[in-house]
Amino acid sequence: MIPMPAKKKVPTKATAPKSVTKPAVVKKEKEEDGEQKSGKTFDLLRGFRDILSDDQGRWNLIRDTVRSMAEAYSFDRIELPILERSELFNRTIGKGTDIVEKEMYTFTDPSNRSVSLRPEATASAARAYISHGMLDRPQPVKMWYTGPMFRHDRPQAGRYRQFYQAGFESFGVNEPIVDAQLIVIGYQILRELGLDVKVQINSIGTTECRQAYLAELVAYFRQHRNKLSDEDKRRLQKNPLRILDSKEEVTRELLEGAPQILDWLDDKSKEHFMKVLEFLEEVEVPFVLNPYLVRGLDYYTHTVFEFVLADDEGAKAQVALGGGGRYDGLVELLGGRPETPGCGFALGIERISRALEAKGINPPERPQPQVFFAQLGDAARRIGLQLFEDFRQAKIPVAEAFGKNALKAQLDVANKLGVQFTLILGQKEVLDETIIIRDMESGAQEIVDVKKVVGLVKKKLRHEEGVDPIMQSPVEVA
RNA sequence: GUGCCUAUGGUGUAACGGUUAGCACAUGAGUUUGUGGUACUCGUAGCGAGGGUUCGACUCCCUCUAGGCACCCCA
Repeated sequence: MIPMPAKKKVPTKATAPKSVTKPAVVKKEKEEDGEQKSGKTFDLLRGFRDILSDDQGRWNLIRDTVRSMAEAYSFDRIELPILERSELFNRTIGKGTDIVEKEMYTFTDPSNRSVSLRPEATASAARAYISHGMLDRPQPVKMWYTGPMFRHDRPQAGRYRQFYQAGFESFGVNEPIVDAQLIVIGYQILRELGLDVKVQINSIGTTECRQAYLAELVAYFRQHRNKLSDEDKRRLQKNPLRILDSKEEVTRELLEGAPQILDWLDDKSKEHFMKVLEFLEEVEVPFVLNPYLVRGLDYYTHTVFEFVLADDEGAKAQVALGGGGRYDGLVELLGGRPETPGCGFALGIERISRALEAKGINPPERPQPQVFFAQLGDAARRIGLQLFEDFRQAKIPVAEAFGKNALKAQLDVANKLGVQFTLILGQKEVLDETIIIRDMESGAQEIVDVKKVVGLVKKKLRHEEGVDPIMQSPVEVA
């Protein structure tokens, strides 16, 4: 960088002709362009945010846990595109759902095609299953993914327009044990993270028995139509299943006398569901049968479930940390082989991170350096640059403060960082090919051969810690 | 998408229809030459944006934007 002169006042040209109208015109044009005025900072789009290092420790923890669980259960990683044809989501999630109707980022791309930012990834996973002929692989085909999803919803705590999910999908097998295993995986991920969760579970059967049930449910509420709120009347019209999780007092009372979906399941569905529950009991996953649990996507069949914080259970506004279910019609709906079963779930990373934060779980983003490098003069900097590389290869993180020149200021930073050792390299040391190792706690210094410093520091660190903390591999990002 | 609440330097905050908008933390430079934790000095940096009411607005009103909460919905 070329050093810039300190702020200088630009001499005002007294003779400069005053132009009153011109700047105003320029400004106007800019505004019409929809650009932010120069000099103004850019605001984030509503519901979008930067995830800073404060959160990265938790995010890493979550991603690492997800990844190791995925590997332990032999799920294969899949990267799915963020943009898909709109039709993919319209067909699967359902045209009448809020997600498709008002929350999707849908636009026409330059080739005049309607595309959408994915609001979730299950549909994409099913699409991938079909388009790569995965039905010719041994079933089930198990995959997992993580990445951003987009929904134009009104932002709220734990709810953003760009949010991250980690999901697991299993295609090709309709055994209840598949459902159970997925639930176990989700449950164990959350548990391993230190969260006390319960599984809310229900079965909504096949499309056929659900239709029969819905007719009955609507008929029941029709009798009490005058007691219902406008909102619930609307639901009765549009999506009667949703009336089950109405928060309206009257409706909740009415629900007690309402027909229950479990009574309308056909024998096979019932048996499937009972087996899932039995498996869960067997592995001691705490679950609550919630006959009012329905989920917002049309493709679900049979088992549906959500992971809810246990201490949230009584709370009115309990947020699910994740949820999922079986979707036996999904592959067929997308033109794949008829009757291909599938089951999966997704976890909301922000919500989990929030829950961890509430519990005071906040691991550091990366191991804090125990060594600081202080430099004096250009010659020292040149050698220092190489030294950093030597330490890096020895897997010892080293901090610095290149913005400071005074040794005093550098030691100040070292102190604030809480490092154990500071390496001091000045002009004198450069000439002697030595370097000073300063023990920050005792203040003791020794002058050592610069060529041996890496080994010496390594030894010292080992000695201090007993175990070797620096050999830990850096935290992997999923 | 609906309703309610909120908005002051990077962070947390104070005040007032008229003051150089105060404080703390953080940050930068320094308290003589190459040695940290304390102390001191000085500096950088703010009324979310745009309109109105008013002699005068950070303060009152409106709109927008953003955040929070509830609803809707959902991860």
